[in-house]
Amino acid sequence: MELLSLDSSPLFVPKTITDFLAQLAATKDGSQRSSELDGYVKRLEDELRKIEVFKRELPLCMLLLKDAIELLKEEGMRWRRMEERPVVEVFIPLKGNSEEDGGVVSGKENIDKKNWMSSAQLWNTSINVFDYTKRDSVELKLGNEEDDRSVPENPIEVSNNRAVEGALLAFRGQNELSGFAKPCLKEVKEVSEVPNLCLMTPLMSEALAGSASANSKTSNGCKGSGSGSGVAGQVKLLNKPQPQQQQQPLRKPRRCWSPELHRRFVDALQQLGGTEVATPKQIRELMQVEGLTNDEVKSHLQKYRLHIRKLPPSAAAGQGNALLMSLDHSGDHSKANNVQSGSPQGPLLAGGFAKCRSTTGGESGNSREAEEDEKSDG
DNA sequence: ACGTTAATAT
DNA sequence: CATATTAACG
Repeated sequence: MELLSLDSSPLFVPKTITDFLAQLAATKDGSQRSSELDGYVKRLEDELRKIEVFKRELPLCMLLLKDAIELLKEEGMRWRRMEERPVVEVFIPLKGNSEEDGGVVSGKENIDKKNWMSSAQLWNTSINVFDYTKRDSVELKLGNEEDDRSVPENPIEVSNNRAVEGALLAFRGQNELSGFAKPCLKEVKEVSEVPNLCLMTPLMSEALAGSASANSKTSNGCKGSGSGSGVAGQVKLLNKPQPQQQQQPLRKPRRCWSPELHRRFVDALQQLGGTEVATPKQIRELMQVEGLTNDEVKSHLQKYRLHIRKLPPSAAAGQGNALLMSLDHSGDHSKANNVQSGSPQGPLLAGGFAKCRSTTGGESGNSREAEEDEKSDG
């Protein structure tokens, strides 16, 4: 009785579609029915909008919601058609018990109606959160086979997709790690065994920020650095909601050197005979990470060199002297010749340098594990 | 192409 | 401050 109407509007109790339809069927008043339906659809649409950002991670949710919305819409049409037997006037507003104006109905109700009438298309068209996807696809054409986007089961190839994939892992990966390589996805290993070099780009967070309704705290996967960024971001948003938009050229998402990626880098480095003799191009080719550019490697190498020159004492203590090696490289520029013969120091240093994971010195006393362990990275 | 440096962004 | 990217110079 009254209970029904009471519980439906003031405090919303989620119902299954079935229950809702049953309730709807029990509702005699046409206008009330339509408003209930309207409300329900609205909620669905709201939620759909909320998870739009995560549509890659929650494809099924998206599907279900869309499905439900469409179903309800059809149901609404059916009711309406049923109610207005005289089929002639198609545009009669459903609420028209009182019928303000026939033709030019102006008012929220009309708008509402239009709204739920066209809800389904709204989702497909009007949601433009993903301007980025365009960019993705543009950049993706480097190594793309089909589009992986539709296959969330196996989202993490190697690093084919510059942007999107890391989202799943974005939520756990923000710990400060000592030194150089702050891994984007620190605990990837635990999460999935797939060697995962995906770039956790700020795209995700940008998308989040862009979609207004986002919770804003998830932050990016690379380094949340929790405190500052979120606030700053919000402030920025408040100050200038719109101004920048597309600017000139959209910036390339910054490469995040995940532990895996860095490990490859180091491996390549050691195969090439050390930091000082390895050249960006060679490194990049050895790493076999598609999408990786010379410049990125170069930049990384630069930083790498700086760091190992800065704090060699600890690493050099054990064995020979990485310093010597790096210093006496004056004469011999034998580049891609041998790996082991000359100096294992480079690798050693390298190992120490990027002791991101594996809890430094846990099981593997060997700083350099398998050399030719170039795994199957397709 | 390679190594640096500086400017800039995150 | 640390990390990344980019442009520019040698």
